[in-house]
Amino acid sequence: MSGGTDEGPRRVGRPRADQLRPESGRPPREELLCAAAELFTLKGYAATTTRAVAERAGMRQATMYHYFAGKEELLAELLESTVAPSLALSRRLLADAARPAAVRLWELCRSDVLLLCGGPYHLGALYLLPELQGARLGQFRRMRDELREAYRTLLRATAVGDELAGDKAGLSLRNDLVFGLIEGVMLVRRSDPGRPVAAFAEAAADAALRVAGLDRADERADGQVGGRVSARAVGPGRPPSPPGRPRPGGCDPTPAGAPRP
Amino acid sequence: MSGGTDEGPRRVGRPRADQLRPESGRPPREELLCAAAELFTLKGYAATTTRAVAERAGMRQATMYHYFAGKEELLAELLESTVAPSLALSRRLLADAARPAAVRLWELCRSDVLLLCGGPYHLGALYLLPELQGARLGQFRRMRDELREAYRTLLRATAVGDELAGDKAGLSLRNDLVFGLIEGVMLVRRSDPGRPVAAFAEAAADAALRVAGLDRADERADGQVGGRVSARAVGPGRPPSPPGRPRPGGCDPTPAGAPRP
DNA sequence: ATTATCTATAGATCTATAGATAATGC
DNA sequence: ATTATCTATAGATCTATAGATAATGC
Repeated sequence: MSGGTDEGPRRVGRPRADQLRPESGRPPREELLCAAAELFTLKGYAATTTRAVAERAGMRQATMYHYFAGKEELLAELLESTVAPSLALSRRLLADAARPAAVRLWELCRSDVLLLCGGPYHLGALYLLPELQGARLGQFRRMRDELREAYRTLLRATAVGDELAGDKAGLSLRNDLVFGLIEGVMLVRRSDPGRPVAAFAEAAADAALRVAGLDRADERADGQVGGRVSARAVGPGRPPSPPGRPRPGGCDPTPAGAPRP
Repeated sequence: MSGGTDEGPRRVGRPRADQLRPESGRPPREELLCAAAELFTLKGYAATTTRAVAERAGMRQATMYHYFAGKEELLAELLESTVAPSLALSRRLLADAARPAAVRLWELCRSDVLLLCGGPYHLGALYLLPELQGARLGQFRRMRDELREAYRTLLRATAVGDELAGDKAGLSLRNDLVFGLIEGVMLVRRSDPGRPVAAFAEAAADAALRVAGLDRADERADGQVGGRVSARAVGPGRPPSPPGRPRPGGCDPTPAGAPRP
Protein backbone atom coordinates (compact mmCIF):
# COMPACT_ATOMS: atom_id res chain seq x y z
CA MET A 1 0.00 0.00 0.00
CA SER A 2 2.39 2.69 1.21
CA GLY A 3 5.43 3.58 -0.81
CA GLY A 4 7.50 0.59 0.33
CA THR A 5 10.20 1.72 2.79
CA ASP A 6 11.70 -1.64 1.98
CA GLU A 7 15.43 -1.09 1.93
CA GLY A 8 17.64 -3.23 -0.20
CA PRO A 9 21.22 -1.92 0.21
CA ARG A 10 20.57 0.69 -2.45
CA ARG A 11 22.74 3.39 -0.93
CA VAL A 12 25.65 5.10 -2.53
CA GLY A 13 29.07 4.95 -0.96
CA ARG A 14 31.13 2.32 0.73
CA PRO A 15 29.02 0.07 2.94
CA ARG A 16 29.34 0.26 6.67
CA ALA A 17 31.69 -2.13 8.36
CA ASP A 18 29.97 -3.80 11.27
CA GLN A 19 26.24 -3.62 10.96
CA LEU A 20 25.68 -3.49 14.67
CA ARG A 21 22.94 -0.92 14.66
CA PRO A 22 19.61 -2.15 13.29
CA GLU A 23 19.50 0.42 10.48
CA SER A 24 16.83 2.79 11.73
CA GLY A 25 16.09 4.25 8.33
CA ARG A 26 16.90 7.79 9.40
CA PRO A 27 19.61 9.66 7.54
CA PRO A 28 23.02 9.43 9.20
CA ARG A 29 23.13 13.09 10.16
CA GLU A 30 20.01 12.68 12.21
CA GLU A 31 21.23 9.44 13.64
CA LEU A 32 24.32 11.22 14.86
CA LEU A 33 22.24 13.93 16.47
CA CYS A 34 20.13 11.36 18.27
CA ALA A 35 23.15 9.48 19.47
CA ALA A 36 24.65 12.73 20.69
CA ALA A 37 21.42 13.69 22.43
CA GLU A 38 21.32 10.41 24.26
CA LEU A 39 24.94 10.40 25.30
CA PHE A 40 25.26 14.09 26.12
CA THR A 41 22.21 14.05 28.35
CA LEU A 42 23.10 10.77 29.99
CA LYS A 43 26.84 10.97 30.47
CA GLY A 44 27.50 14.63 29.94
CA TYR A 45 29.01 16.53 27.07
CA ALA A 46 32.67 16.53 27.99
CA ALA A 47 32.53 12.91 29.04
CA THR A 48 31.17 11.82 25.68
CA THR A 49 33.74 11.04 23.01
CA THR A 50 33.28 11.45 19.30
CA ARG A 51 33.89 7.76 19.00
CA ALA A 52 31.02 6.97 21.34
CA VAL A 53 28.65 9.17 19.35
CA ALA A 54 29.70 7.80 15.99
CA GLU A 55 29.62 4.20 17.03
CA ARG A 56 26.25 4.64 18.68
CA ALA A 57 25.05 5.98 15.36
CA GLY A 58 26.39 2.90 13.63
CA MET A 59 29.49 4.28 11.95
CA ARG A 60 33.18 4.63 12.67
CA GLN A 61 34.56 7.60 14.55
CA ALA A 62 36.15 9.30 11.56
CA THR A 63 32.97 9.15 9.53
CA MET A 64 31.29 11.57 11.87
CA TYR A 65 33.48 14.32 10.47
CA HIS A 66 31.81 13.87 7.14
CA TYR A 67 28.67 15.34 8.72
CA PHE A 68 29.83 17.56 11.54
CA ALA A 69 32.91 19.63 12.04
CA GLY A 70 33.22 18.40 15.61
CA LYS A 71 31.56 17.71 18.89
CA GLU A 72 30.65 21.30 19.59
CA GLU A 73 28.70 21.53 16.37
CA LEU A 74 26.57 18.61 17.47
CA LEU A 75 25.87 20.34 20.74
CA ALA A 76 25.05 23.63 19.05
CA GLU A 77 22.60 22.01 16.71
CA LEU A 78 20.89 20.11 19.49
CA LEU A 79 20.58 23.19 21.64
CA GLU A 80 19.20 25.29 18.84
CA SER A 81 16.66 22.64 17.97
CA THR A 82 15.48 22.87 21.55
CA VAL A 83 14.91 26.60 21.72
CA ALA A 84 13.75 27.18 18.19
CA PRO A 85 10.20 25.83 18.54
CA SER A 86 9.64 27.64 21.82
CA LEU A 87 10.94 30.81 20.31
CA ALA A 88 8.55 30.47 17.38
CA LEU A 89 5.68 29.82 19.73
CA SER A 90 6.61 32.78 21.86
CA ARG A 91 6.41 35.05 18.83
CA ARG A 92 2.95 33.82 18.00
CA LEU A 93 1.86 34.26 21.60
CA LEU A 94 3.21 37.78 21.81
CA ALA A 95 1.18 38.69 18.76
CA ASP A 96 -2.00 37.12 20.11
CA ALA A 97 -3.28 40.07 22.14
CA ALA A 98 -6.77 38.62 22.37
CA ARG A 99 -6.04 36.15 25.15
CA PRO A 100 -4.99 37.15 28.66
CA ALA A 101 -1.24 37.38 29.14
CA ALA A 102 -1.28 34.94 32.05
CA VAL A 103 -2.85 32.28 29.87
CA ARG A 104 -0.32 32.85 27.15
CA LEU A 105 2.51 32.68 29.62
CA TRP A 106 1.17 29.42 30.95
CA GLU A 107 0.94 28.05 27.46
CA LEU A 108 4.54 29.00 26.73
CA CYS A 109 5.75 27.36 29.93
CA ARG A 110 3.90 24.16 29.26
CA SER A 111 5.12 23.89 25.73
CA ASP A 112 8.65 24.65 26.79
CA VAL A 113 8.59 21.89 29.37
CA LEU A 114 7.31 19.44 26.79
CA LEU A 115 10.16 20.39 24.55
CA LEU A 116 12.75 20.00 27.27
CA CYS A 117 11.42 16.78 28.72
CA GLY A 118 9.11 15.36 26.13
CA GLY A 119 11.42 13.65 23.70
CA PRO A 120 13.01 10.28 24.18
CA TYR A 121 15.97 12.03 25.76
CA HIS A 122 15.62 14.89 28.17
CA LEU A 123 17.34 17.58 26.22
CA GLY A 124 16.65 19.99 29.01
CA ALA A 125 19.66 18.51 30.73
CA LEU A 126 21.83 20.18 28.12
CA TYR A 127 20.86 23.55 29.52
CA LEU A 128 22.67 22.72 32.68
CA LEU A 129 26.04 22.15 31.06
CA PRO A 130 28.83 24.56 31.93
CA GLU A 131 29.91 24.26 28.30
CA LEU A 132 27.04 26.59 27.38
CA GLN A 133 29.54 29.42 27.56
CA GLY A 134 31.37 27.89 24.61
CA ALA A 135 32.30 29.87 21.52
CA ARG A 136 30.32 28.08 18.86
CA LEU A 137 27.14 28.51 20.93
CA GLY A 138 26.52 32.20 20.40
CA GLN A 139 23.58 31.64 18.12
CA PHE A 140 21.91 29.46 20.72
CA ARG A 141 22.51 31.99 23.45
CA ARG A 142 20.97 34.76 21.40
CA MET A 143 17.87 32.68 20.77
CA ARG A 144 17.61 31.86 24.42
CA ASP A 145 17.92 35.50 25.39
CA GLU A 146 15.14 36.37 23.02
CA LEU A 147 13.00 33.68 24.58
CA ARG A 148 13.68 35.03 28.03
CA GLU A 149 12.64 38.45 26.80
CA ALA A 150 9.38 36.97 25.55
CA TYR A 151 8.71 35.52 28.98
CA ARG A 152 9.41 38.91 30.42
CA THR A 153 7.11 40.73 28.07
CA LEU A 154 4.30 38.32 28.82
CA LEU A 155 4.88 38.57 32.54
CA ARG A 156 4.89 42.35 32.29
CA ALA A 157 1.48 42.22 30.65
CA THR A 158 -0.11 40.29 33.52
CA ALA A 159 -1.60 41.58 36.74
CA VAL A 160 1.68 40.94 38.52
CA GLY A 161 3.42 42.97 35.85
CA ASP A 162 1.22 45.92 36.71
CA GLU A 163 1.97 45.57 40.38
CA LEU A 164 5.68 45.56 39.64
CA ALA A 165 5.32 48.34 37.08
CA GLY A 166 7.80 50.67 38.71
CA ASP A 167 10.11 47.97 40.00
CA LYS A 168 12.24 46.88 37.06
CA ALA A 169 14.62 44.81 39.14
CA GLY A 170 11.72 43.08 40.87
CA LEU A 171 10.16 42.17 37.57
CA SER A 172 13.42 40.80 36.24
CA LEU A 173 13.93 38.72 39.33
CA ARG A 174 10.45 37.28 39.07
CA ASN A 175 11.00 36.52 35.47
CA ASP A 176 14.35 34.87 36.06
CA LEU A 177 12.77 32.69 38.71
CA VAL A 178 10.03 31.61 36.35
CA PHE A 179 12.47 31.02 33.54
CA GLY A 180 14.83 29.19 35.87
CA LEU A 181 12.11 26.89 37.09
CA ILE A 182 11.28 25.93 33.53
CA GLU A 183 14.85 25.44 32.43
CA GLY A 184 15.65 23.50 35.55
CA VAL A 185 12.62 21.32 35.18
CA MET A 186 14.98 18.51 34.29
CA LEU A 187 15.99 18.22 37.89
CA VAL A 188 12.41 17.60 38.86
CA ARG A 189 11.87 15.18 36.07
CA ARG A 190 15.01 13.27 36.91
CA SER A 191 13.78 12.55 40.40
CA ASP A 192 10.73 10.70 39.07
CA PRO A 193 10.84 10.00 35.36
CA GLY A 194 7.79 7.79 35.62
CA ARG A 195 5.21 10.58 35.67
CA PRO A 196 3.28 11.07 32.42
CA VAL A 197 4.85 13.97 30.56
CA ALA A 198 1.70 15.81 29.58
CA ALA A 199 0.40 16.09 33.12
CA PHE A 200 3.87 16.88 34.35
CA ALA A 201 4.23 19.74 31.90
CA GLU A 202 0.94 21.21 33.07
CA ALA A 203 1.93 20.90 36.70
CA ALA A 204 5.23 22.61 35.95
CA ALA A 205 3.46 25.40 34.10
CA ASP A 206 1.12 25.82 37.05
CA ALA A 207 4.10 26.04 39.35
CA ALA A 208 5.72 28.60 37.08
CA LEU A 209 2.64 30.81 37.30
CA ARG A 210 2.65 30.47 41.04
CA VAL A 211 6.28 31.56 41.09
CA ALA A 212 5.24 34.52 39.01
CA GLY A 213 2.56 35.23 41.59
CA LEU A 214 -0.37 34.48 39.36
CA ASP A 215 -2.69 31.90 40.85
CA ARG A 216 -4.79 34.03 43.13
CA ALA A 217 -7.41 35.11 40.65
CA ASP A 218 -8.59 31.58 39.96
CA GLU A 219 -8.60 30.53 43.52
CA ARG A 220 -10.78 33.45 44.34
CA ALA A 221 -13.04 32.28 41.54
CA ASP A 222 -13.57 28.66 42.43
CA GLY A 223 -12.31 28.35 45.98
CA GLN A 224 -10.16 25.37 45.06
CA VAL A 225 -6.83 25.80 46.74
CA GLY A 226 -3.75 23.88 45.79
CA GLY A 227 -5.52 20.59 45.30
CA ARG A 228 -6.38 21.17 41.71
CA VAL A 229 -4.35 23.11 39.23
CA SER A 230 -5.25 26.68 38.59
CA ALA A 231 -4.25 28.24 35.33
CA ARG A 232 -5.56 25.29 33.41
CA ALA A 233 -9.04 26.32 34.49
CA VAL A 234 -8.43 29.80 33.13
CA GLY A 235 -7.28 28.63 29.73
CA PRO A 236 -9.68 28.54 26.83
CA GLY A 237 -10.80 25.19 25.51
CA ARG A 238 -7.67 25.13 23.39
CA PRO A 239 -6.43 21.69 22.40
CA PRO A 240 -3.24 20.92 24.24
CA SER A 241 -1.05 20.48 21.17
CA PRO A 242 0.80 23.71 20.46
CA PRO A 243 0.70 24.86 16.86
CA GLY A 244 3.67 24.04 14.71
CA ARG A 245 4.03 20.66 16.39
CA PRO A 246 7.46 21.10 17.95
CA ARG A 247 9.35 17.89 17.40
CA PRO A 248 10.58 16.76 20.77
CA GLY A 249 14.29 16.78 20.20
CA GLY A 250 14.22 15.78 16.58
CA CYS A 251 14.65 12.14 17.49
CA ASP A 252 11.16 10.89 16.84
CA PRO A 253 10.29 9.01 13.66
CA THR A 254 9.21 12.13 11.79
CA PRO A 255 11.88 13.56 9.52
CA ALA A 256 13.56 16.67 10.89
CA GLY A 257 12.65 19.02 8.08
CA ALA A 258 8.90 18.57 8.48
CA PRO A 259 6.94 21.36 6.79
CA ARG A 260 5.43 24.12 8.93
CA PRO A 261 1.86 24.94 7.94
CA MET B 1 48.14 41.80 68.35
CA SER B 2 46.74 38.66 66.74
CA GLY B 3 48.68 35.42 66.83
CA GLY B 4 51.02 36.26 63.96
CA THR B 5 50.11 34.17 60.89
CA ASP B 6 53.55 35.21 59.73
CA GLU B 7 54.88 32.29 57.69
CA GLY B 8 58.52 31.71 57.31
CA PRO B 9 59.03 28.56 55.18
CA ARG B 10 58.75 26.40 58.27
CA ARG B 11 56.97 23.51 56.59
CA VAL B 12 58.09 19.95 56.45
CA GLY B 13 58.71 18.26 53.14
CA ARG B 14 60.26 19.20 49.87
CA PRO B 15 59.49 22.80 48.94
CA ARG B 16 57.19 23.52 46.06
CA ALA B 17 58.72 24.12 42.68
CA ASP B 18 57.25 27.24 41.10
CA GLN B 19 55.79 29.49 43.70
CA LEU B 20 53.13 30.82 41.38
CA ARG B 21 50.28 30.82 43.85
CA PRO B 22 50.53 33.49 46.56
CA GLU B 23 50.52 30.95 49.41
CA SER B 24 47.04 31.44 50.81
CA GLY B 25 47.88 29.94 54.19
CA ARG B 26 45.23 27.26 53.91
CA PRO B 27 46.30 23.63 54.12
CA PRO B 28 46.91 22.03 50.72
CA ARG B 29 43.94 19.69 51.00
CA GLU B 30 41.60 22.62 51.30
CA GLU B 31 43.36 24.47 48.59
CA LEU B 32 42.76 21.55 46.30
CA LEU B 33 39.10 21.50 47.18
CA CYS B 34 38.77 25.19 46.43
CA ALA B 35 40.55 24.85 43.15
CA ALA B 36 38.30 21.95 42.25
CA ALA B 37 35.22 23.91 43.25
CA GLU B 38 36.19 26.79 41.05
CA LEU B 39 37.11 24.70 38.05
CA PHE B 40 34.30 22.17 38.30
CA THR B 41 31.65 24.85 38.54
CA LEU B 42 33.17 27.00 35.86
CA LYS B 43 34.34 24.54 33.25
CA GLY B 44 32.52 21.40 34.27
CA TYR B 45 33.70 18.27 35.97
CA ALA B 46 34.68 16.13 33.02
CA ALA B 47 36.36 19.03 31.31
CA THR B 48 38.59 19.71 34.30
CA THR B 49 41.85 17.80 34.45
CA THR B 50 43.67 16.74 37.56
CA ARG B 51 46.55 18.83 36.35
CA ALA B 52 44.41 21.94 36.19
CA VAL B 53 43.19 21.42 39.73
CA ALA B 54 46.60 20.70 41.15
CA GLU B 55 48.31 23.55 39.41
CA ARG B 56 45.56 25.95 40.42
CA ALA B 57 46.23 24.85 43.97
CA GLY B 58 49.91 25.60 43.53
CA MET B 59 51.34 22.13 43.24
CA ARG B 60 52.25 19.66 40.52
CA GLN B 61 49.71 17.23 39.15
CA ALA B 62 51.11 14.14 40.83
CA THR B 63 51.12 15.77 44.25
CA MET B 64 47.36 15.85 44.26
CA TYR B 65 47.36 12.09 44.72
CA HIS B 66 48.99 12.55 48.06
CA TYR B 67 45.70 14.06 49.26
CA PHE B 68 42.99 12.55 47.12
CA ALA B 69 42.62 9.22 45.43
CA GLY B 70 41.37 10.91 42.29
CA LYS B 71 39.08 13.41 40.73
CA GLU B 72 35.89 11.72 41.80
CA GLU B 73 36.90 11.93 45.41
CA LEU B 74 37.24 15.67 45.10
CA LEU B 75 33.76 15.86 43.63
CA ALA B 76 32.30 13.64 46.31
CA GLU B 77 33.77 15.70 49.08
CA LEU B 78 32.58 18.96 47.56
CA LEU B 79 29.09 17.63 47.08
CA GLU B 80 28.85 16.26 50.57
CA SER B 81 30.05 19.54 52.02
CA THR B 82 27.19 21.18 50.21
CA VAL B 83 24.38 19.00 51.51
CA ALA B 84 25.70 18.35 54.97
CA PRO B 85 24.87 21.73 56.53
CA SER B 86 21.40 21.76 54.99
CA LEU B 87 20.80 18.29 56.22
CA ALA B 88 21.84 19.25 59.73
CA LEU B 89 19.59 22.28 59.61
CA SER B 90 16.70 20.20 58.34
CA ARG B 91 17.01 17.87 61.32
CA ARG B 92 16.86 20.77 63.72
CA LEU B 93 13.89 22.22 61.90
CA LEU B 94 12.00 18.94 61.92
CA ALA B 95 12.42 18.76 65.66
CA ASP B 96 11.29 22.33 66.21
CA ALA B 97 7.55 21.72 66.38
CA ALA B 98 6.87 25.08 67.96
CA ARG B 99 7.10 27.13 64.78
CA PRO B 100 4.70 26.78 61.86
CA ALA B 101 5.86 24.27 59.23
CA ALA B 102 5.62 26.84 56.44
CA VAL B 103 8.06 29.09 58.25
CA ARG B 104 10.45 26.24 58.81
CA LEU B 105 10.21 25.21 55.19
CA TRP B 106 10.98 28.75 54.12
CA GLU B 107 13.95 28.84 56.42
CA LEU B 108 15.29 25.60 54.98
CA CYS B 109 14.90 26.87 51.43
CA ARG B 110 16.63 30.11 52.15
CA SER B 111 19.53 28.49 53.90
CA ASP B 112 19.86 25.94 51.13
CA VAL B 113 20.06 28.64 48.50
CA LEU B 114 22.72 30.44 50.47
CA LEU B 115 24.71 27.26 50.61
CA LEU B 116 24.38 26.62 46.90
CA CYS B 117 25.03 30.15 45.74
CA GLY B 118 26.59 31.91 48.67
CA GLY B 119 30.20 30.89 48.54
CA PRO B 120 32.81 32.34 46.23
CA TYR B 121 31.91 29.61 43.74
CA HIS B 122 28.39 28.56 43.01
CA LEU B 123 28.57 24.99 44.14
CA GLY B 124 24.96 24.54 43.22
CA ALA B 125 26.14 24.10 39.67
CA LEU B 126 27.59 20.76 40.70
CA TYR B 127 24.09 19.45 41.26
CA LEU B 128 23.43 19.75 37.58
CA LEU B 129 26.24 17.45 36.51
CA PRO B 130 25.31 14.18 34.87
CA GLU B 131 28.20 12.64 36.75
CA LEU B 132 26.03 12.65 39.85
CA GLN B 133 25.11 9.09 38.99
CA GLY B 134 28.74 8.09 39.57
CA ALA B 135 29.72 5.20 41.83
CA ARG B 136 31.71 7.01 44.48
CA LEU B 137 28.80 9.40 45.04
CA GLY B 138 26.45 7.08 46.88
CA GLN B 139 26.98 8.76 50.20
CA PHE B 140 26.10 12.13 48.72
CA ARG B 141 22.99 10.75 47.07
CA ARG B 142 21.78 9.25 50.32
CA MET B 143 22.23 12.54 52.11
CA ARG B 144 20.40 14.33 49.37
CA ASP B 145 17.52 11.88 49.51
CA GLU B 146 17.24 12.43 53.22
CA LEU B 147 17.15 16.15 52.64
CA ARG B 148 14.39 15.76 50.08
CA GLU B 149 12.47 13.72 52.61
CA ALA B 150 12.83 16.52 55.12
CA TYR B 151 11.39 18.96 52.62
CA ARG B 152 8.55 16.55 52.11
CA THR B 153 7.83 16.14 55.78
CA LEU B 154 7.76 19.87 56.30
CA LEU B 155 5.52 20.39 53.29
CA ARG B 156 3.20 17.68 54.56
CA ALA B 157 2.87 19.56 57.84
CA THR B 158 1.69 22.78 56.18
CA ALA B 159 -1.81 23.78 55.15
CA VAL B 160 -1.09 22.57 51.63
CA GLY B 161 -0.04 19.24 53.07
CA ASP B 162 -3.45 18.89 54.66
CA GLU B 163 -5.18 19.70 51.42
CA LEU B 164 -3.14 17.05 49.65
CA ALA B 165 -3.55 14.61 52.54
CA GLY B 166 -5.03 11.82 50.47
CA ASP B 167 -3.05 12.55 47.33
CA LYS B 168 0.38 11.08 47.82
CA ALA B 169 1.46 11.54 44.22
CA GLY B 170 0.28 15.13 44.28
CA LEU B 171 2.28 15.86 47.40
CA SER B 172 5.39 14.27 45.92
CA LEU B 173 5.05 16.29 42.76
CA ARG B 174 4.68 19.49 44.70
CA ASN B 175 7.66 18.64 46.77
CA ASP B 176 9.79 17.74 43.78
CA LEU B 177 8.91 21.06 42.19
CA VAL B 178 9.93 22.93 45.31
CA PHE B 179 13.10 20.93 45.68
CA GLY B 180 13.85 21.30 42.00
CA LEU B 181 13.46 25.05 42.12
CA ILE B 182 15.95 25.25 44.95
CA GLU B 183 18.47 22.92 43.41
CA GLY B 184 18.14 24.64 40.07
CA VAL B 185 18.53 28.05 41.60
CA MET B 186 21.94 28.20 39.98
CA LEU B 187 20.32 28.75 36.64
CA VAL B 188 18.60 31.83 37.98
CA ARG B 189 21.69 33.08 39.65
CA ARG B 190 23.77 32.57 36.54
CA SER B 191 21.55 34.88 34.55
CA ASP B 192 22.30 37.80 36.87
CA PRO B 193 25.13 37.15 39.32
CA GLY B 194 25.11 40.76 40.40
CA ARG B 195 22.16 40.55 42.77
CA PRO B 196 23.04 40.54 46.48
CA VAL B 197 22.95 36.96 47.68
CA ALA B 198 21.01 37.45 50.88
CA ALA B 199 18.07 39.14 49.18
CA PHE B 200 18.26 36.66 46.36
CA ALA B 201 18.06 33.73 48.76
CA GLU B 202 14.97 35.21 50.35
CA ALA B 203 13.33 35.82 47.01
CA ALA B 204 14.07 32.24 46.00
CA ALA B 205 12.63 30.93 49.25
CA ASP B 206 9.53 33.02 48.68
CA ALA B 207 9.22 31.59 45.21
CA ALA B 208 9.63 28.08 46.59
CA LEU B 209 6.75 28.64 48.99
CA ARG B 210 4.63 29.94 46.16
CA VAL B 211 5.43 26.81 44.19
CA ALA B 212 4.33 24.84 47.20
CA GLY B 213 1.13 26.85 47.19
CA LEU B 214 1.78 28.65 50.42
CA ASP B 215 1.56 32.40 50.08
CA ARG B 216 -2.17 32.91 50.31
CA ALA B 217 -2.45 33.19 54.06
CA ASP B 218 -0.22 36.24 54.24
CA GLU B 219 -1.76 37.96 51.35
CA ARG B 220 -5.12 37.57 52.94
CA ALA B 221 -3.60 39.10 56.05
CA ASP B 222 -2.01 42.24 54.67
CA GLY B 223 -3.43 42.62 51.20
CA GLN B 224 0.07 43.07 49.77
CA VAL B 225 0.20 41.14 46.53
CA GLY B 226 3.40 40.21 44.78
CA GLY B 227 5.12 43.51 45.37
CA ARG B 228 6.55 42.58 48.71
CA VAL B 229 7.63 39.15 49.77
CA SER B 230 5.30 37.05 51.81
CA ALA B 231 6.70 34.37 54.03
CA ARG B 232 9.29 36.70 55.40
CA ALA B 233 6.49 38.64 57.04
CA VAL B 234 5.25 35.45 58.67
CA GLY B 235 8.59 34.49 60.11
CA PRO B 236 9.44 35.28 63.70
CA GLY B 237 12.03 37.94 64.40
CA ARG B 238 14.69 35.28 63.97
CA PRO B 239 18.13 36.56 62.99
CA PRO B 240 18.83 35.58 59.40
CA SER B 241 21.97 33.57 60.13
CA PRO B 242 21.07 29.90 60.47
CA PRO B 243 22.59 28.13 63.47
CA GLY B 244 25.68 26.09 62.87
CA ARG B 245 26.99 28.70 60.46
CA PRO B 246 27.12 26.65 57.28
CA ARG B 247 30.41 27.41 55.60
CA PRO B 248 29.62 28.43 52.08
CA GLY B 249 31.48 25.78 50.17
CA GLY B 250 34.36 25.44 52.55
CA CYS B 251 36.39 27.98 50.63
CA ASP B 252 36.15 30.92 52.94
CA PRO B 253 39.01 31.81 55.28
CA THR B 254 37.64 29.74 58.18
CA PRO B 255 39.24 26.32 58.50
CA ALA B 256 37.05 23.48 57.29
CA GLY B 257 36.86 21.53 60.50
CA ALA B 258 35.25 24.33 62.52
CA PRO B 259 33.65 23.05 65.73
CA ARG B 260 29.87 22.70 65.89
CA PRO B 261 28.37 23.98 69.15
C1' DA C 1 32.70 10.55 -11.17
C1' DT C 2 30.68 10.91 -6.93
C1' DT C 3 29.70 9.54 -2.54
C1' DA C 4 29.88 7.44 1.99
C1' DT C 5 32.35 5.04 4.30
C1' DC C 6 36.61 2.68 6.00
C1' DT C 7 41.58 2.01 8.02
C1' DA C 8 45.54 3.97 9.90
C1' DT C 9 47.80 7.21 12.46
C1' DA C 10 50.17 11.60 14.20
C1' DG C 11 49.98 14.51 17.91
C1' DA C 12 48.11 15.83 21.96
C1' DT C 13 46.36 14.86 25.94
C1' DC C 14 45.31 12.78 30.67
C1' DT C 15 45.61 9.57 34.79
C1' DA C 16 48.07 7.19 37.97
C1' DT C 17 52.30 5.13 39.55
C1' DA C 18 57.36 4.71 40.60
C1' DG C 19 60.98 6.51 42.53
C1' DA C 20 64.00 10.57 43.70
C1' DT C 21 64.66 14.67 46.61
C1' DA C 22 64.66 18.34 49.95
C1' DA C 23 62.79 19.97 53.84
C1' DT C 24 61.84 19.28 59.21
C1' DG C 25 61.85 16.31 63.55
C1' DC C 26 64.17 13.57 66.78
C1' DA D 1 62.79 8.99 60.05
C1' DT D 2 59.06 11.30 58.28
C1' DT D 3 56.86 14.16 55.25
C1' DA D 4 55.55 16.81 51.21
C1' DT D 5 56.77 17.51 47.31
C1' DC D 6 59.12 16.82 42.77
C1' DT D 7 60.42 14.60 38.00
C1' DA D 8 59.63 11.16 34.74
C1' DT D 9 56.89 8.15 32.40
C1' DA D 10 53.92 4.03 30.92
C1' DG D 11 49.62 3.16 29.16
C1' DA D 12 45.45 4.64 27.70
C1' DT D 13 42.81 7.69 25.52
C1' DC D 14 40.85 11.10 22.21
C1' DT D 15 40.57 14.33 18.11
C1' DA D 16 41.20 15.28 13.57
C1' DT D 17 43.39 14.39 9.23
C1' DA D 18 45.19 11.66 5.19
C1' DG D 19 44.36 8.57 2.07
C1' DA D 20 42.25 4.08 0.51
C1' DT D 21 38.06 1.59 -0.85
C1' DA D 22 33.56 -0.04 -2.26
C1' DA D 23 29.30 1.16 -3.47
C1' DT D 24 26.01 3.78 -7.05
C1' DG D 25 25.31 7.04 -11.11
C1' DC D 26 26.11 8.28 -15.68
